[in-house]
Amino acid sequence: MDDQIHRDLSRRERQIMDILYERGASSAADVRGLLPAPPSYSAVRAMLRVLEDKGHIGHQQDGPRYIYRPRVAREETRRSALQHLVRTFFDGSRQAVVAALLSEGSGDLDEQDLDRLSKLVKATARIAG
Amino acid sequence: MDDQIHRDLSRRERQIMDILYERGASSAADVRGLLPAPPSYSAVRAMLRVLEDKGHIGHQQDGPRYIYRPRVAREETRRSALQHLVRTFFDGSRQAVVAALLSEGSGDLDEQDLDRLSKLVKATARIAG
DNA sequence: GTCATGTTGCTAGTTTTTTAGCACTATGCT
DNA sequence: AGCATAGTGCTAAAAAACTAGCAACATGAC
Repeated sequence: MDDQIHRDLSRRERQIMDILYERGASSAADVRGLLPAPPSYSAVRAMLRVLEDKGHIGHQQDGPRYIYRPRVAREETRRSALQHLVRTFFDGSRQAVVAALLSEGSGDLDEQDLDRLSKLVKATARIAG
Repeated sequence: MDDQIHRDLSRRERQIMDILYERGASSAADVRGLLPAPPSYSAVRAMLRVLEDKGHIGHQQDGPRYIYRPRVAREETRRSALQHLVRTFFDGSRQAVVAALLSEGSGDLDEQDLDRLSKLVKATARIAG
């Protein structure tokens, strides 16, 4: 129902969630190191506490420190993030997204990658057809 | 360099920018109608003014009212949005994104769409190869 | 054991965001 | 003209976000 977790986060909260989703799990110091224009260490910890209160993240103890990680599985969040992106920037066209992905500096996609993609499309076609 | 406009926006600002990017251009009333838990009309206008001050949007007069639109081209913003998504949720793998796009309820991709995609991949392969 | 280091918990403060309200102008209808 | 409606500009205030600092505790090196 109310997915779009991302949508209702404050600026810093969103930045932090992105870091946690990118890295999977991190200490407060890690997070701080990756934040743009990093605030004080205390500030970061305070924000992590808030995020935990809101239920967005959880922590586990690792020796003396806390390791934070998102409570909603990455697969779940990324689905809605992707949906949102498609709708906002690509008029809801998934094809257009694929086109953009292929076009933009496809330097790091070698022949094998493209072959795999091709197979993927074919496989989907079989199912759909 | 410092693209990532999105990253530094406040909660409401981001929501508004998303609306403007999705719809292309909108009046204050339109925007308000699409905001989650819409604030007062005045509030929306104030935020649009702030966004304009910051240079993120511009307006043109349409009869008695203002029509706002993003100042950075959609194509430009969506590129960085896509990059960010790929990095944050897909470990930088564009292939994984394509896979996700194809898999998730591919109901609205008919055979023709898939065929087009297939051609797209092949075309890219020719260039890369 | 002692000290330096790195961590958490908390509290208080500033700054930014977010909001509403009021005065004014333009438009269109009767 | 007179009135209702729908805009804008501006100001001030409430709410939320953001930040720093300090006390306390744990760990590891010496």
